[in-house]
Amino acid sequence: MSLRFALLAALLEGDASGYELSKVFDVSSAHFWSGTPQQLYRELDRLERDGLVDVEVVPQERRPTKKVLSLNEAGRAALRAYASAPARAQAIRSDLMVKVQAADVADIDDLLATVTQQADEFRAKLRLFERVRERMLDGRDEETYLRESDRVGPFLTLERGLAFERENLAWSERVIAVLTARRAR
Amino acid sequence: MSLRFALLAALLEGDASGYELSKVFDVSSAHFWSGTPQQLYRELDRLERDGLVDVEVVPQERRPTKKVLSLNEAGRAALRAYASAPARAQAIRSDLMVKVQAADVADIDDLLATVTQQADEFRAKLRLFERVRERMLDGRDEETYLRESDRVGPFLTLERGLAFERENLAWSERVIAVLTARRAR
DNA sequence: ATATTCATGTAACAAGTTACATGATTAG
DNA sequence: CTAATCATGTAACTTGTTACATGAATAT
Repeated sequence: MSLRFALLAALLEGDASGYELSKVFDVSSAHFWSGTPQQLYRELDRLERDGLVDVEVVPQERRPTKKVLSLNEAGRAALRAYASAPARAQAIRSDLMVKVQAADVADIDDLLATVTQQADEFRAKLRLFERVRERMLDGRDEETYLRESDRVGPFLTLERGLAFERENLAWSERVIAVLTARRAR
Repeated sequence: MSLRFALLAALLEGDASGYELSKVFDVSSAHFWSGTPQQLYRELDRLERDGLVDVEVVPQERRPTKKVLSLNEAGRAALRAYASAPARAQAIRSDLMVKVQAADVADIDDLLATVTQQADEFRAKLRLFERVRERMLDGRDEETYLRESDRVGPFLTLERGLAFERENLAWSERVIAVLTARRAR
């Protein structure tokens, strides 16, 4: 159910096509919710059907015609109601952690390769988020930004995303150190 | 697909009934994967059908009869293969973060109540994980434990769980501070 | 008395994934 | 010349959620 509101929340940042939204929600760049393009297109159809977004078909010169979505008053009201209602408990589901949980029966070299590769992804995501943060702050310091900006939501979630990737990276490096020491025994 | 291996990994810690596993995978106590009892029972049936676990029906005196599951050689081999294969990218999906992303259209008092309530849950989970950690270490320091224990997986994932809840809590408090300052304007 | 715990399950539904398709354009 | 990008979609499938049911035992 949250995908729908994640999409509406993304549209607060401005009108966007399904394709553009699919970039925002891509696993490799998402910082508060992710979904595949197929999931988005299905949900966007429903948002249109339910009258929560306005759709404008925009023909382009040397690109396929796109549908640009914008949040309308009904959508804004639905998002407001959702954001004001209690949150559900945070479900932890990490494929990498399941593998580490099973570290003691795994092939250590294979697992080390996996963790190393994931660490690279965490590093890339961290760098990406840091660049987005710089662009958001635009020279101002954090406190000035929070005082002056009319929107704090995207900044706050980005901070959480940054901390998450930093922890992922630090933990990966710890796992690598421990497994390497184990292998040596 | 990971639920299946999360269950097998949980069985590395010893035989367990579906009911006991449903406690381990409960959102409020899980630290690497979560699932509802209904999901587990369905998957446990499949694990049995696929011959990855042995099932012993244990009648009890003043309790309903239970099925105790144990990892067999086929299950151990399947888990080993899974743990040695590459991990899929970490998908971020947080209901709370979607709400904070939409903070600027939400009712601030309602959102503050939500974040405060979530902070309480993070605190409870943090305390729970800290107790589990103490029990695991059993007086030894971390390095001694990692050197002596025959299993490091559960300790490593617990460390990640602890860091995650610590970050959740710190971020919640930050969000509360920012939203409170906003409300005052 | 009432709620919670133990222990399992069925049924219906919603959400998420994977594979595939189209067809033009631009970057390496 | 091949791969990636733009832009959307269909179909089939797997996972995850919600609501409900059973029935005894114990805790408040």
